[in-house]
Amino acid sequence: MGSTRTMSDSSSGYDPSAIEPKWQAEWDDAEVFRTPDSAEDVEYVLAMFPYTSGNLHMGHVRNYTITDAYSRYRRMQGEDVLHPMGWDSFGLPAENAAEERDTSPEEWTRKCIESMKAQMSEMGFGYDWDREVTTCDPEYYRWNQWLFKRFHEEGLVERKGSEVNWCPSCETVLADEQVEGEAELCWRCDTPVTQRDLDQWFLTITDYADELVDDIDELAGWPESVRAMQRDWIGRQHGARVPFEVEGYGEVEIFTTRLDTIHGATFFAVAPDSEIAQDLAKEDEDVAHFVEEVADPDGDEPNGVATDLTATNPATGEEIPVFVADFVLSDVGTGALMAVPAHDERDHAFATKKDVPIRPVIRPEDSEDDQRESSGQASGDLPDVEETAFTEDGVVDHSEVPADAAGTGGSDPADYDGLASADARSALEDDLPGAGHDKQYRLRDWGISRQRYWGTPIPMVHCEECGAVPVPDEDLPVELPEFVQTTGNPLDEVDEFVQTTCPDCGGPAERETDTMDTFVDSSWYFLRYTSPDREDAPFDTARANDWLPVDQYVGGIEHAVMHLLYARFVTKAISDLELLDHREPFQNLVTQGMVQLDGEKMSKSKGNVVSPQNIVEEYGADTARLFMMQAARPERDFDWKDEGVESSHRFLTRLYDAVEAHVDSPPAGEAGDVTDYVRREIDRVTAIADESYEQLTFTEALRETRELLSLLDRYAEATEPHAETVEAALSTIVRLLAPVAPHVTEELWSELGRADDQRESAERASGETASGEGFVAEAEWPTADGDLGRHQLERQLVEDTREDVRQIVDVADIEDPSHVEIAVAPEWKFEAHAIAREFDGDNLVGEIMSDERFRGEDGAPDYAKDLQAELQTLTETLDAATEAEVLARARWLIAEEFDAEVTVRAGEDADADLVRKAEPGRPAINIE
RNA sequence: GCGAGGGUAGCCAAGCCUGGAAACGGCGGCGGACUCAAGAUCCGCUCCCGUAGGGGUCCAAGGGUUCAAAUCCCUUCCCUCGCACCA
Repeated sequence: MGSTRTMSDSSSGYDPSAIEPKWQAEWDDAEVFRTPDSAEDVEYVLAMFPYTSGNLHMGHVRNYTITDAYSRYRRMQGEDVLHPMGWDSFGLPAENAAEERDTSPEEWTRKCIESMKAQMSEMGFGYDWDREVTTCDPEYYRWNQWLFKRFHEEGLVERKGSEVNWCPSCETVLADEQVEGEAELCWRCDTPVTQRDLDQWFLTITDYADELVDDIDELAGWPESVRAMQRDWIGRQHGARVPFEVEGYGEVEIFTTRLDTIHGATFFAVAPDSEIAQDLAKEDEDVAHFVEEVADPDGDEPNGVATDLTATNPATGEEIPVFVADFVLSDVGTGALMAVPAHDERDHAFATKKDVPIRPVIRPEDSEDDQRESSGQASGDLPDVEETAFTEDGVVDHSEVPADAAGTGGSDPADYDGLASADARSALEDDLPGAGHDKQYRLRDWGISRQRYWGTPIPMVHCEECGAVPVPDEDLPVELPEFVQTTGNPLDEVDEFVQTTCPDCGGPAERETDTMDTFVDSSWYFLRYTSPDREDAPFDTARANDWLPVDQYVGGIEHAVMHLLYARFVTKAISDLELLDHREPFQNLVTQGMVQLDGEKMSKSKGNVVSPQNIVEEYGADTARLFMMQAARPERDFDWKDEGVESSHRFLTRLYDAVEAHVDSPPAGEAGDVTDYVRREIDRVTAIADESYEQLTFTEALRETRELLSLLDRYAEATEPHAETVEAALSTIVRLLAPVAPHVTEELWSELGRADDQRESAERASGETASGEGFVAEAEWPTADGDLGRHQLERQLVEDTREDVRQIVDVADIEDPSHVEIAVAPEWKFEAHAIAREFDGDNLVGEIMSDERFRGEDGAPDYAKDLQAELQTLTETLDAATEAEVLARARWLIAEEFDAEVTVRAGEDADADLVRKAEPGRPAINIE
């Protein structure tokens, strides 16, 4: 930050460093943010809890300001709000830090929590700290273990030996979700991931794959991008499973999504690590060479080798060659596939390379638009697949399937001719022997074993006699032993931990030394907040049923797949344990955008980090919060700008000074037109601000409070203001701003209260909420008189009229206007306008002129013709009397601006020549 | 390649769902008020033309629907993110 502190006017008494700690302590003492267990139907507002790195960065501050502002808003509306916070406190970085600093992960983590908690308090975030949840506490992680056991009982836990992702730097395995990009880098440390074969514990999330993908449709409160990412990740595909007879190997099943193309399947392929390929490699040198030397599953080119085998295409009865090919992956589908070069790009490339026949069996769908287009192929013909495959759905056409291929496969290929692809698929599924509908998923089971110390011990014991045996519930939690420095997994080094007895047979046994992926911790923490102290259950079912789902969840997009998918899965699994009625944890989700500097992500390595602590010291937490909420709506990225921060700070200073000045020496003016205008404006601002908070956008609300404060300046310039009106305006601004800038508004609220007390209560406008009663954090949210649409019409009329006056003065080059006369259109024009808006016949002029209300009016036929011409474009207007009132209230604005006398007349009272030009929404103007 | 989200005046950015104002707001720029002056604050202007509120052109490009399009539909181009030899 700059070294010159010119921001705060030295004459201002606004001193965040004094105000902010004071109110933080007051809130604390008064337990403003506590949510009693007895609260019903709470509004659950939640930010993703932080990993305990020791420092809040700007991303955190933004995230937590959003939920804090929203929950404060809800609280002011009288809702019971649950806004808890906790610590995602297990994980490898704590072990690394412990190593570097010669301490233990536990000690390090506790320090981090302490420091982050202090930083959160400094920011003024209002959390119910009675509900704090810390995942590295045995009181928390025992429930990870307990849930693991319940899942185990339900068959949701498996121990599988498998090839797993291994990060050599973190010395642990990673879930598929934690390996990023084509380069396969560790999500934490960007080290290239290698493969290892290990026995691992898995949660069978795939059991819920269908429900997880189907329920995405119901998550209407989630961003489309996150929903799409989850769908992609689960990657469900509908298709068919079909057995092919392979000589010597019996039936080998393939999976295909394009069963309609089966008559064009001209070869068969198996993965290099398939049983068949491994088997053949023993005999066949070519195959062995390919499998050992050539096969490159990561390469771009499809490679393969012919075998001596053939497979029988069950649709045509043909014998087709079998290849071992590296583009066939053993963990996708069944690890074997039928290849249709005519209708699949990759199969086409391979067939061309290996000189396998390419036979089209699908033609483009007949459609009038298509007739001559689509690369010159007339519809009704099979596509030219010499150069490239035709991969779209179309219509089955078996005219090129050799006649002699038919017969052995059962039905006649011609039977399917003319069917649309989708229909052919279901028909073939029914007809082909052994075939059936099948689904495939990209989603794999969730490997949760980590060979690290700082995590939840997996509550299993390995007994030579009994195998893997769960630790009995009464022995939970299995607590972590003291940390030892070592390479590899520290738990393996602690004999007292490892050596145990088998719960089943009592014989010697060894504890499982793997700990759980930390995503297990965060997959249910939002449930624990409902009853963090329960010692007999992970959470209180009745309360969780009442309080869940989370109404508004806010966090980073980086959790779009992992955390959010795991949490959804665990919620469903817990629901099936009958511990919870809900099956989805988060109703509305906002993924907040990044805080950037010059369009770049802030990062330590780039050295472009703006530290929240510095900003708080320099400007105060309120300024930082206000700037962030004002700069952009939550889901968008935005640039950190010093100018913007300063501008926010100046605004708070001005507001502070305005309130102080008002309280010290209230103005003594009487109410009048100007006052009426200001009063109306208070309602308008309130209506707009409320909408903005409701939509969680904030920006409009904050802008309106700025404008209202400016208006008070103009008010004071125009006339001696009416004290209560000024106070109402200030009270409104303070309350509308309170969710975002809670400290300064708290201070000002109590100042306004002081002013209120000085006055006789009888003087107070009736129905007005008294300022300064209690905390602004608990004050009543302002409500607007009149609906938003009406307010906007009024504001529009004033803006348009002022604009017109300016234009006339400018265009007509009027030197020094002395008198501005404004004439509202006469009553009858408003009536005619209203008729026209409703009118749906042909002859509006006739309709109007036959109405005797208009017959005698000056200019009625012309106006009727005008209306007829604009018939379609007429929008709602105010009525004549309201228009006159609104303009009368706004008169002073024009008078101030041009230093001229301004009169506003109803149409009936104004000069006839002038009034002729007036229309509803557009008064006539004469300037002299 | 597939999927999602975008492209709005010098810059940032609202509006688009629910069609009807040259298009909110901020920054920057210009002019004015206040001031000894600077800063802060306030007012106005900031696509082009215009001596009474007018006219022209405009929301990536092109087409379409409509009385009317930044807004709805189609095509193309560009950007960002996610997935990707997935059968």
